[in-house]
Order: sequence, then C-alpha cells, then structure tokens
Amino acid sequence: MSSVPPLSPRKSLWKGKAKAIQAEEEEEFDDINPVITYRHILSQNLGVRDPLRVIALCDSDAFYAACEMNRLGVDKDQPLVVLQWDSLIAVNYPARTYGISRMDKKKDALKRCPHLKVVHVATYKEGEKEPGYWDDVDTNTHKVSLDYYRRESMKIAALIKENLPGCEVEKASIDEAFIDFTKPVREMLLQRHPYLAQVPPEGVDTPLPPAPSINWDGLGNLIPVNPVPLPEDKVQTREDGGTRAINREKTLVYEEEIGDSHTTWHDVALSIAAELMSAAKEQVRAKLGYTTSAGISRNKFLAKLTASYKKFNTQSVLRNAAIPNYLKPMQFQKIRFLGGKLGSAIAKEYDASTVGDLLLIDEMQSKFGENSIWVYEILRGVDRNEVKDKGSALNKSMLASKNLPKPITKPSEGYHWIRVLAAELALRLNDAREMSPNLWPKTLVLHARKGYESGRSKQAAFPFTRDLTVDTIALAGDKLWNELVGSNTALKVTNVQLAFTGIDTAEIGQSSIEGFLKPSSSKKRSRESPEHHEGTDSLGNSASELSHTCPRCGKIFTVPTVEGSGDDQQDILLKVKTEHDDFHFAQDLARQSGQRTAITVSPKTKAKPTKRRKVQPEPKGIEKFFRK
DNA sequence: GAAGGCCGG
DNA sequence: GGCCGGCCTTC
Repeated sequence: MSSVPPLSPRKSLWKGKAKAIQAEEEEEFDDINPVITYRHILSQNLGVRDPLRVIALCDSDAFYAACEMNRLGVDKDQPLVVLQWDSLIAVNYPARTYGISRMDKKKDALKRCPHLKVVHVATYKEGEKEPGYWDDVDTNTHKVSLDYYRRESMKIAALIKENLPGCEVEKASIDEAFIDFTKPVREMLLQRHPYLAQVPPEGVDTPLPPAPSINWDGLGNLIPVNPVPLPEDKVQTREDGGTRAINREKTLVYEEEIGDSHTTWHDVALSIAAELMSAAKEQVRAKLGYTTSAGISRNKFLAKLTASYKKFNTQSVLRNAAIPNYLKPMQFQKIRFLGGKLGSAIAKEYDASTVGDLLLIDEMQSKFGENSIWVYEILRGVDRNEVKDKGSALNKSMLASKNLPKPITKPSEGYHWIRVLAAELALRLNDAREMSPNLWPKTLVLHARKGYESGRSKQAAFPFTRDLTVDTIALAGDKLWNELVGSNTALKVTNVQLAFTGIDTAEIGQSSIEGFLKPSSSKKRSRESPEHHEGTDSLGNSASELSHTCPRCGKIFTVPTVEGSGDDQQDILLKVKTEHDDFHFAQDLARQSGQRTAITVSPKTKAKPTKRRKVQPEPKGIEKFFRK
C-alpha cells in the first residue's frame, strides 16, 4: 500500500530466504538488534530510523460502553451493553464474562445475563432540540448520534497530551491514540545516566556501554522472549492434530525471563516510556473514569499489536528481543492493513495464516507488487510510519449517515432525510466552531446507496458562510440529490450519507468576505476567475472591478477592487454568485415540488453580504428539522 | 476537483 | 451491521 513510504532496501529484499531457512532464525529479524552508539543517543532528528524510537498505542477499553457507564454512574462491575436499534455496538468487560459479544442481538444478550444493563445510543428525535436518550427509539423518526462519544474521546486525547509533554500524539480513531515518546524519553535517559553524554575518545560512533538491568515491576506485562507451550494436558489440540497456537494467550504460557538476552538501551527507553504511559493512563482513569490498554514498542504497528496482548486496564511492552517469537505465530490478518482484501488475497495465494508462514515465502513482488515491500518489512517488525501530531485534533471530514427504514423510491422523498442529515451537520459544525470559529468545510458530498451496491456520490464546493444553517446545507444537499437521482423513476435508495470534507480553518479572513474590511494578505487563489475589468473609479484612482452576469436573469454583480485586494474580492464575487445560483435553484425546487417554499435564500442584488436575511425565523436546535 | 475504493474502529 | 473517519487512485 502506498500510504507507506517506499523504502530503498538496505540489502537484497527478495533474495536470501532460501538459505536463511537453515540459518539462524533470527537472521530474518536483523533490524531489531541495532548497535546503539553515542551518536544515536545524542542525535535529535533521527526520525523513524532512531534506534531508540519508542511508540505507544493507547486504547480505551470498550469505549462506548465505558462512556455510558460514566454518564450513568454505573458500578464498574455491572454488565452493560450499548444498543443501536436492535444490535449491540459495545459490550463492557463484565458483560463479556457472560459470553456476550458485539454480534449478538439484545434478546440473546439478555438471555445470557438477565441483569444486563442495556443502554441505547443517543439519538436525534423528531421535535427535539438536541440528541438525547429516549425510551421510545424508532429508526423511522430517530437518527443515532455519536456526539457524546466524540466529546469524551476529545477529552481523553487532550488529557493524554497534557500529561505527556514533549510527546507527539496522533489520535487514530475515536478510542485510540498513537504516542511517540522518543524525545522525552531520550532526555530522561540522559538525565538518569549522565555518563551517556560523555563521548569517549574513540569517537561518537562508539557503542554505548552495557545497559543497566531493569526492574519492570509496575511497568506492565513484558512480552516474553521465549514463550513455551503449556503442559501437554492443557494444550488445545486442533482438529487436524496440530498444536500450533491459534490464540497465543490461551495456549501458551511463558517462562521467566532469565538470561534470554541482555538488556539494551532501547529496553531502558521502553521502560521509561512505560513509566510515563502508566502515569498518563492513571490520570485518564482518575480524572475521566476511563480505563485504557496500551502497547509499547519500537513502532506503530508493533505498538498496536502489543496493546492487544492483554486487554482491560493494562499495558504491555514488546522488547526488540521478543519480537520474532511474538510475531511468528501471529495471524497476519490481525496486522493493520492486512485485515482486508489484501490480507485474504495473500492468505489464499500462499495458503498461509501466520507471520511465520509468510516468512518462508521467497517472492511476493510479482503477485503483490508494491505491497510486498512493506509487507516484507512488517513481517520482520519494521515499520517506518511516523506518529503524526494532529495538532488541532480536528477532523477533516464530518459525516452524517442514515440507513433508511424503508427504501426511497421517489426522488422527492430524498429531501426529508437530507434535511435530517443537514441538521446534524449544522449542529456539529457549529459546535466545532465554538472551538475554532473559522472552520470551513470546503466541499459537501452526498452519497446514496441501494442495497449492496457500492453507491454513487455527488459533491460540490461549499461556500464559506459564517451563518451556517440547516437550510444552507439542506439546499446544497438537495441540489446534489437532484444531480444524483435526476428523474430516475425506479430508484431504491436504502442509505443516504451527507458529509463535509476538506474541513479546515479558513485562511482568507471571513471578515473580508462578510464585512468588506481591509484586504488580507492571503496568497490563496480562488478556483474560478470571474471576469476582470480594468477601470477608473469616481475619484480618479486607478481601480478595477470584477463582475458577473447571471445567465438566467441577466442580473449583473460587480465588486470593486483596490490594489492588492484581488483574491479576496474574487472570493466575494464567487460567494455572491453561488448564493444567487442557489436562489434560482430554490425557486425551481419550490416550483416543481410545490412543497418546500420556505427557502431562506434570497437574491442579493448588492454584494454586501452582511447577515443572511431570513424569510422565517431560524429554527432553533433541530426541532424543525424533521418537519414534513 | 470529482467519483470511487480500501482501510480501520 | 450501522455509523462513522482517513487516505488513496483514477480520471
């Protein structure tokens, strides 16, 4: 996959396995035992090739369920599941002890555990201002809201960052974050072992002295270097007679870590990160009430696998020395990016299921091309992906999606659901704007899917507007809907999705758009270039103006410009033009459907867009969004 | 930029 | 399965 930067191989990547089968097994993993020198410990920017790199993945346990437990003040031992319509979307750990899983139906779960607490996700409800928890949820009149979880997720991420100064933190999903500990750990390493800063006369490329032994007490589960099988009577024998572990945790126990390998400075680095991670986890638990599971290792992919070693309020550490034996029995389809089509294609091609199986494959490149490069490395514990600091913690897209209780068959039926989705987007974006007021979704995308088909989508640029209302979004959404379904008479739409994408903080000051204030020094170019006329203004100053003539009604829009203001003025004209087009669209729509006459957009004859005028008062919250 | 696809939780 | 979100490829 090309999301992983291709690497120039240090040595022959595709040869060498045939002989290596007989040779030392560890030879496959030659990258995991680097010689660490003074240069390494004193360098600041070795990046992904830093032999002292330390990465963690921190994951909230049964996150949605934990959110509900906190919200309701439920006892930590109370079995609880979160419901979405009739299926479970989260199961807390106490409930899992009853054998309840995410795929179960509510009925079956209750059968297994009669005192199970069942909580339905929050929903937007017809006539209500905000999403809430109702007892009469109905997919015909409600739409689920995951907002509460998003907010809790942001709180956790913020607290983690706060507690780990100097670390890079990448929020990877609603319940996971990658953390790069390399920088602060290096500082602490030098602080605790100041002699490491004293470069010997032999030079900076001298290997470091032996590392001190580490007391791992309280630092988490150490994944063992040499796992040993359970005694015979406890081994789960498979049907085919083999005893290879299908589930490591269940079928293997581990011997003491005695003399299996010597401690390295990277191990010391891992232990320091484990201290920091442990403290941060405790803060999250104490301040916000969420338990987390963390994995600590040398890169993202291993950190992720390590976190799943043992779950629920734990952390685990994977030392370099333990990588080979941890990876070899691993089902490779559990590895990030191998869980999908690529993974199953590889499994099928080579009749393989574990990492160890794939290590025996000589040549993958002819079948899997570019993918084989990073697969080769991943199998050997190498992953050079960086932890990208998501400074803003703001998402680049915002999606509202609804599976329809009954399929839409007439184009006109689409407007209602688009309005529902638009309502949610309006609420969420305006909400996000409380944090960063200049948030601007560059495009609006409408997706419609029928049955199992992959679906079709339409998108369009979304104008910047301060006054982001349901109407604005729904109007643009309706337009996309018309383009998408057109006059299609035999449609059967079962799912609609409306999304903002390309969300960013607007650089062109909205002040200049809305208030005609001083031109900003933005270097941004607008996509379209309206007509540009040179001229002289009434005061005799050299000036120019931008204009646009509506092809439908002939109305002319002009925007005066002064020296150096061109780009902003073009944006303004574009905005005015878009609004005017919307007006025509709204009129057309009202004429043809005869139902949605309360369009709030009015034609602007002057390019003085202060506040959007409204034909009727702005509906508050989402109370009006569901109206017929 | 537009549409679609693959990946993940 | 439902409701997301990120990133990539192709045109």
